[in-house]
Amino acid sequence: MAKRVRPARIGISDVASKAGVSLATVSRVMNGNFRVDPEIAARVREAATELKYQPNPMGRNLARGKTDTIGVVVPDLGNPTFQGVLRGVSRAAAHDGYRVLIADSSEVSSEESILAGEARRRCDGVVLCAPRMSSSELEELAPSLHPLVLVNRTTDADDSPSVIVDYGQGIQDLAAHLSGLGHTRIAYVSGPESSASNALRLAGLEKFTRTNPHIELTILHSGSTFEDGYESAGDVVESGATGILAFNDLTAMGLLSSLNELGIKVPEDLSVTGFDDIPFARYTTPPLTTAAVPITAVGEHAWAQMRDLLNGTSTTESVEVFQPHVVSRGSTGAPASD
Amino acid sequence: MAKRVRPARIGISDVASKAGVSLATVSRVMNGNFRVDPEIAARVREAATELKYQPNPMGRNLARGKTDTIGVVVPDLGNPTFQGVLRGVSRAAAHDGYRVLIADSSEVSSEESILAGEARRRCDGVVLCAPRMSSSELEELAPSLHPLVLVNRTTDADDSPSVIVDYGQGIQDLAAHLSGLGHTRIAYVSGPESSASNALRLAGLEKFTRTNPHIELTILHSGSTFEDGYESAGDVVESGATGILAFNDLTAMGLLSSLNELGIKVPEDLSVTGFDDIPFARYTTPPLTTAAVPITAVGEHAWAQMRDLLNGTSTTESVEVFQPHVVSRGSTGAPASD
DNA sequence: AGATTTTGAGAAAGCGTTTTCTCAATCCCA
DNA sequence: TGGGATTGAGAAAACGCTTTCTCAAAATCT
Repeated sequence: MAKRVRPARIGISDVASKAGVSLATVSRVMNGNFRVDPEIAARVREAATELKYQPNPMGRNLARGKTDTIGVVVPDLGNPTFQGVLRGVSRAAAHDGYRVLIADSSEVSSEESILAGEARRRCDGVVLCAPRMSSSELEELAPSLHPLVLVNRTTDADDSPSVIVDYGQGIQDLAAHLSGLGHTRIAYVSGPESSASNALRLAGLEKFTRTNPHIELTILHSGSTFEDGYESAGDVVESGATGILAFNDLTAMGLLSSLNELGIKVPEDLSVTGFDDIPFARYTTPPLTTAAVPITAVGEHAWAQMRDLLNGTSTTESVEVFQPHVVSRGSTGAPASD
Repeated sequence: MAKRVRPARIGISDVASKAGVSLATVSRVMNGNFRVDPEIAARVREAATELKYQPNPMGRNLARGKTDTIGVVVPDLGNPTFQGVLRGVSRAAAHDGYRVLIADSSEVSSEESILAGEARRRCDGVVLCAPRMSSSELEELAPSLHPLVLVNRTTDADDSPSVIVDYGQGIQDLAAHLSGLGHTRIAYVSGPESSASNALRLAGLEKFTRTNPHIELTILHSGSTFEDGYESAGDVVESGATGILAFNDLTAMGLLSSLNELGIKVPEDLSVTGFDDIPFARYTTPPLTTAAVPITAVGEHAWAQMRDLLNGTSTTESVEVFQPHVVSRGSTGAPASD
């Protein structure tokens, strides 16, 4: 049998011999980090393009000890928030010649640490979105993930930078919006117990009620999905509140949907707010009043932090905070004057 | 100065010396592909866990010539369709121990080929979503991307498998739905000229009008985004059609939004359909009648094809086609009987 | 013109694994 | 019990690059 001609990925040595120089020289002109005679450089480049030489990233990675790739771990690729973060990171990173590896834990948070660790080993760093991970687990995990940037989390046991959204302030603004419209009985349809950003919202609300003692606040328990919102309608109605702060846009939309089926008018009977301003928040019926979060910017800044970390140009331990701003739309109005 | 203790990533050789065996043996027990004395294996494993040894993927990749990673190239990470594909691929791949590298061309299709090539070099294969790439460019590119699976594209110059959605049939079903409601003047707000799936829709409609000669079809030109839909309202009204087939849900929503502002009632004055059934299609006002596309399933099957390709278990050149099914919601109804 | 510095390219040593290739030890059966 | 088969582990050769290390040639200085 004829010896099978090897699949012929052309390598650096092919270019070297074609150009009549050594491997080292080819590498040098390809990476341009050392002075090399212009004429020889030209010859090498010509040989390279002629052979359509493309350096093999695996060899490069191993030799340089880096991959030009960062990992982004998210709990749910179906969630608009994480999609936004991912998009922001991916585009910003691409702009600097880096690629993004996805690690979607699909909400099984027990896998999150393992997934993150694996991503870290394959990449030069990781951007971690793990809103449900316990603080202790995070503290334990973080050091092994350096360089690491946290999204919507902070931890003081580790000096990794964070980029976070001020959910506490945002929910206060929303509550103030409702209060400003005349609502005094307000209910918060809270998110998952273990959610860090939910805790932030609760803290914000506590602050709000402290400074606005006339407000009667009820805390209802729910989750973070459309369905959770849908199912919370009963509790919401029962609460007697006229202004409803939903955990996020998804739950708000679920709630809206359910209220509509129950014949309860928004905003005439009940005012409802969301949180995040996901792309479709403006198209609900009625359009959703919400606190807009510039989520892709969060992703972009997460990359900026990562870049600084990788370049060693990182400023001292930084946490960047984004302020949501309330967008008043049709789902809120003055309470019924009964 | 004290010799800086090397950052001490522990490697296979550390395990080897700790267990008193050779590198080769450690590798063998870690990969379990060769018989090795149980007692020695135990010793190695113990040493490994004790040192928390984690094989370095770069070394592995180079030695094995594979990365356990596939690239997914999409034109726009902000588009729900590609998000869905990405999610499907990512989850299915993760299930088989593969990771996904994102390549978002951000709609600059001139970069698409380069991006795809780069992704291919870094990964074991690529899933390509490139609805706007010209056939000739695709044909030229495809061979260099093997193993490759195409999403919503086919090419006969290359034997790569495809998983596609039957947009032609879907739009016909939608047209039939409108026709069934009594509409005879129908307008299609078409997508980007260069879009392959738009061409499919056009072909489907042509077939539809051939078999339904009494239907008066107008083709309007638009694009694929919400804004495109919004801006098409004028043309739509001018067309005199009573049933509007929008390119996709996004444009349908934009159209809906604009029509609402113009005081045109849907579905009383105009019936509107979308395409895709993105997660929010059911929450528009009125809820959008559309052709549902099981988009994450498309992604999952794209992975399945890729897996077969990688395993060499690929059945002969296959193209898997998914049928959309129309979901009738509130945005369509009988035409006004003027 | 001889001594000294610069410049530039080749040789070779990694990078951390996997995978032959080898060969000693054990096993099996006549 | 001796010779051929197995079995199992170590040595060493890839994998495809980057980056020292070295050293000859060219350039600069006295």
